[in-house]
Amino acid sequence: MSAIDRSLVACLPIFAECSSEQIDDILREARPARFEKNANVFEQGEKAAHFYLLLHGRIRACKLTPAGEEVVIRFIAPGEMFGVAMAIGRDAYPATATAVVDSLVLAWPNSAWPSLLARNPALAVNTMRTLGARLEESQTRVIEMSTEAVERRVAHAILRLVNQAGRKTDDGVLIDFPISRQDIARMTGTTLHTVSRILSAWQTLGLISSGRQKIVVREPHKLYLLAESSEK
Amino acid sequence: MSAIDRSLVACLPIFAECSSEQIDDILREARPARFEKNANVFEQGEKAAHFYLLLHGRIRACKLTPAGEEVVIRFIAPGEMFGVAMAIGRDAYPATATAVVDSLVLAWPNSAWPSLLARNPALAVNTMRTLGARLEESQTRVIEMSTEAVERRVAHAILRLVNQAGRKTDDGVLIDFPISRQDIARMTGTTLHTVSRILSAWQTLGLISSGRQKIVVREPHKLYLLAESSEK
DNA sequence: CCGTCTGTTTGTCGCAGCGCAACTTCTCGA
DNA sequence: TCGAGAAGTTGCGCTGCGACAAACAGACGG
Repeated sequence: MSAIDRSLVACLPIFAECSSEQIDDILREARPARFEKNANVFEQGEKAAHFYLLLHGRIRACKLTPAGEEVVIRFIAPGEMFGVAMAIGRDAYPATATAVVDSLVLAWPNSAWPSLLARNPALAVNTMRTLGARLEESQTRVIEMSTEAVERRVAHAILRLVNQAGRKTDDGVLIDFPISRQDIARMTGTTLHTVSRILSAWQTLGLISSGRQKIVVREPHKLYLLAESSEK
Repeated sequence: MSAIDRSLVACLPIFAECSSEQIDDILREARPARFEKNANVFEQGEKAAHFYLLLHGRIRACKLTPAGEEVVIRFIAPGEMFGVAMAIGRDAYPATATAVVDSLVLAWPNSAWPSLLARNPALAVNTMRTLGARLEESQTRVIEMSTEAVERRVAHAILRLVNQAGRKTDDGVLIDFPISRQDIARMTGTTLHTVSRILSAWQTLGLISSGRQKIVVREPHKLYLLAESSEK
């Protein structure tokens, strides 16, 4: 692990309140691993052997329904922990994690978790916060799915992606990893047909411009209005 | 707090791995409080001052959307912690908690949380498990909302209620607290009209029998088949 | 014992969005 | 350079579910 990564990791929220020595102590037990685009870091149902921190790249967490449909739970950004089955008392991964671009992760063996926790009480506090944040996000999605129309849900999903992975360009804000209409459909509980229609309409209106696996939001503010206001 | 409550609390999962002395130590800082039917324990957005353990009764956790609609997040059973905003680093309650029957709770001041955690490392582990379980439940709901038709969602919701609050009677399994069609609609993201139609149909088929704020599941197995099988 | 209120039932109607299918376009590997 | 497959677009018909409306029943207070 390079010195650059080292100092980058030190300021992550998950390590807040940990001393420099503690962080070194924690990192010593981890090993880096590389996953190329479209490779799975782990699969749903697989026995959990490691937990992970994403250093570079982007990971998609997906769940398979009993009927065989896939639902996108979230996209993981650099700096986030994932695959923390151990922390929540599971012995299998509850979802499949797939690299959507070439990615670099740190992997800890599950067996390291209890001792890390014992030596770093702040880690427990920070992990609870992370879980709490994810719980809130998930509940927000339940509420959206319950009460909002498809077009709004798509708008919210895209704004969330912009917040998480937006990169300014001269045209607007680019979502900085390859994402298909199918992905957005699986995030919003609709079909790729409907997403395609909606995005086409927005493109005509000049709100966005999009291509194959690529979305640029030209007018984030207008999209926000669309997502929030009650008018049609 | 009575001796009966005392021994009841001692075997809760949230206190797993805590010694008897530790539990006494934890309980010493809590105070009991009573809430009568339809009273709010706390409201969404209110500054969080306490966290709670439900001893007896039933609490409904509800979220209000920006548009003013209510969504039922979950029903809290005796033995569950709730209002743990402090643990996840929030300073306001993210939902409204309402007693659906006369209820008895234990309340800790928020200020007690850090020291409790410091003195009882197992509490952190158990809290993470609880949060993890809620996260999975919430994600399951997202998946259901994304992929399943209304009738199935209602079936799942009722089966969940049966698991959580079912009481055997000679007619079948009674959901042991007053619950309206409106509540079920707010759990499944539909309207009370649709819920009413579905329950009426099930009643005709003999799957359930229901009345005002009351549901008895006569044929849990058949309802389960309805919820899981792919056929209509 | 009666009036009122809340929760429930039932019917009709319209439309959003899904399934299906055909077609186009882009990408990538051989 | 070309072919195959993946990703996206678009039209059409059908239906499930929400909106609105109206009546009904059980609970509760006076």
